Amino acid sequence: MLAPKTMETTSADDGAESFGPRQTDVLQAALALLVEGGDKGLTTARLARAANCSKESLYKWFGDRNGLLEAMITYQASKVRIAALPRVKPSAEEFRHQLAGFASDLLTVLSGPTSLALNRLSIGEAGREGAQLGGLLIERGRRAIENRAMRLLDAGRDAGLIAFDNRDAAFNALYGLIVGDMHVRMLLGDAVPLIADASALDTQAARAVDQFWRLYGVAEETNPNTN
Amino acid sequence: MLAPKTMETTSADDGAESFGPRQTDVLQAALALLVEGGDKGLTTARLARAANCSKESLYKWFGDRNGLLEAMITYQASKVRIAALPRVKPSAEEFRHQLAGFASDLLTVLSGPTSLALNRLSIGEAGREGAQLGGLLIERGRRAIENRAMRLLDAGRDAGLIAFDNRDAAFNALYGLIVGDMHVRMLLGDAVPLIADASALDTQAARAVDQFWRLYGVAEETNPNTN
DNA sequence: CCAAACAAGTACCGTACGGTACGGTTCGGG
DNA sequence: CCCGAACCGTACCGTACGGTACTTGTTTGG
Repeated sequence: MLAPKTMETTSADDGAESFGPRQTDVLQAALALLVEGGDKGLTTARLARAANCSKESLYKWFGDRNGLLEAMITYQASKVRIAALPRVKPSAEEFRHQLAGFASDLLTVLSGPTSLALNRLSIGEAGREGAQLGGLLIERGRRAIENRAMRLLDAGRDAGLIAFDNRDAAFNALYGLIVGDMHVRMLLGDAVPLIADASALDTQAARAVDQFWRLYGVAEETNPNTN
Repeated sequence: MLAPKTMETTSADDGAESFGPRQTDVLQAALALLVEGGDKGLTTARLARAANCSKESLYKWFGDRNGLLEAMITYQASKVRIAALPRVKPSAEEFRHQLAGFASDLLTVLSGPTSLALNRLSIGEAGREGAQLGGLLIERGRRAIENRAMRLLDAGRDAGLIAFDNRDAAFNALYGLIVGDMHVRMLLGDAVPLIADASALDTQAARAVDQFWRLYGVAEETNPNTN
């Protein structure tokens, strides 16, 4: 620490912080090591060997092991950018389809090995003093999901398809119905059957969307819910 | 490893495995260290100093660092045993009250510092080969929650208050509506406002129960849901 | 009253990690 | 052709951890 700090590849405030191709390869190798062996599997020596680079270069590029971990989170988050909404005023079927797509994407992302590994890393490091990885993961990963969901909810309300007073509560219900406790179970290493194959995953997504629709949908036979 | 293995305090299969008072104190100190400093804060030397015992005794009692961690999980799980159901055929209000109590208890337990620390520990160790802590935590911790919820659901159905085809799906919805993504956020170190004080927690619990009731409740004006 | 078990405290050992330093090599620009 | 920058590979250093051994009380049962 307290190195000369060229501050060009490790600047944390730069949103569009893009790594060179060499650093990208190194980050990819680091993610592979992390997925395979967890936190303790990712050592600087192993990474240098796996990525065919020197430890000195690692410290020059990322400054610190923590800087490397932060770069991994940022890099991975930049790789799974979620697509924006296609339209602004969807029909009921379109909207339900968008909800189902969101649910399916969410489950797919959360169950991905890289996402699980990074979440395990950040969670394992949380609870201490340093502990900025968790905040970074929330900011870079969860933020995108929340934004997409919020835009989705707004679009549905603007189209008169759903109704809610508390948008955060609606998001919480949508997220909870989709994910349940499967995320934590997967983080703990449990093999969740609903995530194993794509068909079960889509079934779970469809049921969650159906339940959310019953809670917040504005239909003709039921009263407009205001929760 | 491969010590003489007296196998009386570290036997993993014994469900009623109870530690002596000395071991209990040690486990309490270990939990305190874990809560304070996370995984890396709990070292054998520090624990020995904090608990006024010798490292040798630690290894004699728990065999191994992993054995100590397993004992901590088992001990903590035995301390937060959840109360059983008071009745078998509740009225509607009683049942809703029981649901609210379950929701409140669930949020209280999950947001507890010891629970968070143990979950962080198990999650951080998951993804490797050894990795039996996650399974142990699921078995000792989540199992109890799931059992209570399942008995609750069965009681509600037997009383004609709720209806469901897929009990696992109903549990997933109940759990998801109550917890949402707050557990993972707390595990990541985020300060979740809905958990900060008891009133916000109860509000969240009440809304979740309300939503669950709208999904699965058998009321007079709405159709009996069969999802 | 004594011996055997038990446990605290400390010292110790091997290892593995984060981080640094250095020599050799490649490569692009002048 | 040369120079300097970047970088690989490796060796090295200090530290901190898990686990073991040993010494000194202290309890306890016969």
